[in-house]
Amino acid sequence: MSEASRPRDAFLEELRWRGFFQQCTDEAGLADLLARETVTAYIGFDPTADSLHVGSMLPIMGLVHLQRHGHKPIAIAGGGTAMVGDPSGKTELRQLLTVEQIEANLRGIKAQLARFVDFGEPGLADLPHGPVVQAGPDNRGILLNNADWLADKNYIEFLRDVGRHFSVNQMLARDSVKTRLEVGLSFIEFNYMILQAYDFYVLNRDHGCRLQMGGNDQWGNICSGVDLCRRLNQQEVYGLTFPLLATATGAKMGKTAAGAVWISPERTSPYDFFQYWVNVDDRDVSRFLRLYTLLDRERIEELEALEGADIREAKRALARAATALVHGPEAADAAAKAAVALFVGGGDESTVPGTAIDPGRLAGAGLELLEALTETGLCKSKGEARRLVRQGGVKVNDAVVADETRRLTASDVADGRIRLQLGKKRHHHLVPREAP
RNA sequence: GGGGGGGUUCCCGAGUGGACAAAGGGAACAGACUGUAAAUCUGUCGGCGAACGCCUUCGGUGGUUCGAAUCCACCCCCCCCCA
Repeated sequence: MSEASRPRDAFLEELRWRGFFQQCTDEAGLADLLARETVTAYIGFDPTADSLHVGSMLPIMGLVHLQRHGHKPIAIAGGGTAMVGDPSGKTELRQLLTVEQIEANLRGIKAQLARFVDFGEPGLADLPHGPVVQAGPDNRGILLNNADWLADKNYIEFLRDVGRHFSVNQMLARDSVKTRLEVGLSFIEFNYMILQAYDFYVLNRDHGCRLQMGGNDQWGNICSGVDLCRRLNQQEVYGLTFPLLATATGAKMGKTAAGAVWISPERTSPYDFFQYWVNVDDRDVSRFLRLYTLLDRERIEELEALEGADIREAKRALARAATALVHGPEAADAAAKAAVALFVGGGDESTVPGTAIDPGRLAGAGLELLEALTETGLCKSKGEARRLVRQGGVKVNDAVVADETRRLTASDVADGRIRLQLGKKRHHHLVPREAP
């Protein structure tokens, strides 16, 4: 990319106005570097599950912006470091994963990352739409597993080559360690920052990586890596962190009562994903528009100007854009339509989450409603389902159910489905279908 | 290795022989109010059951007792101090 088309710190500027910028090891130095050349930067992702969730979307978007500005992203799936467990931001010892779990998780995560970043490998992504960024030949992304260079490391050798550059005094002073000192920190976790620093060193050495980004809880680990690169490679490298997000009510980003909001459509349906964004707190809309969509600044500011009930329009735009990023524009449209159908009335409800049931169970006396509610996972137990009914929180085909012994029969089926509603906004369809 | 303090229901945290499915708070859920928001108010918040009730739970395993989250023994785990 030519000098002219790369304003001095367009990337940093975008991170700043969008709210990605928390702190940087050397802002001026990094800005100069970004202006001079195509910079290779990396972010690590923990394969703690087979899918990423909304919480990981922030760093992912960091890579997206990086690549959009012509720089080269590296995503590390931490197959090696996951063996150890990062103590940062955790209050207690993390459960160690087995090698098999980690490998299975890596496969899922890699495919998801490829939805966002162009790794130049067409077969990689499992998404219907392409990566949201199109890269040129010099800034295609790289996807690596740090197990490749960590797994076979010899302990003694590692201690001598890498360990001697670490000061325990300094490690103890890191916030990530300090906060854990009171509740306990195992030696294996204590080592995590060394491994992460080593990642940075390897990436710098082998891929010319000059920047590591991550959540602010990674600051200590990132600084360790910057130091290590300086010592071992005599290279000036940089670190930049994103803020740790909480919602306006103080909850962790991307968590709902039902658990995390996942990127995988199997774990969180596109409809539920869309609803997550529609239901965010008013106070979060502006930040989220900036962080989780690629809408341009002008459009976002327009949406931010909305007040009162009109904020819902901004939420819909947010939901539409975020869902389109993760599940593709078609899925986003379908989810939006389903939402209109359910909350406004009329229209296409086909993407409302549903469960197939054997039509035979609706014959005769039919199926107990309470049972249907637990079987579909809408309620954890029949007790909970019963409670809901007693409180007037259950509707079948838009009619409040007063009778907790209510049974569902074939006569409840309309348009090929029985429509269940819990509370004001949880919708689910029961679809009679022969089991295969 | 020695001494001290702990492990309670989703989380925090009371409870030290029966009235305990276990105070209180938070989270969560439902209802009212609203804008599929927030705040507020009300209710619910282990499982089964229409209900009387029954069953499972207080780190683990045994024991004492008519009866144990509460007492005893051993074990596991965590924190602090000393070595």
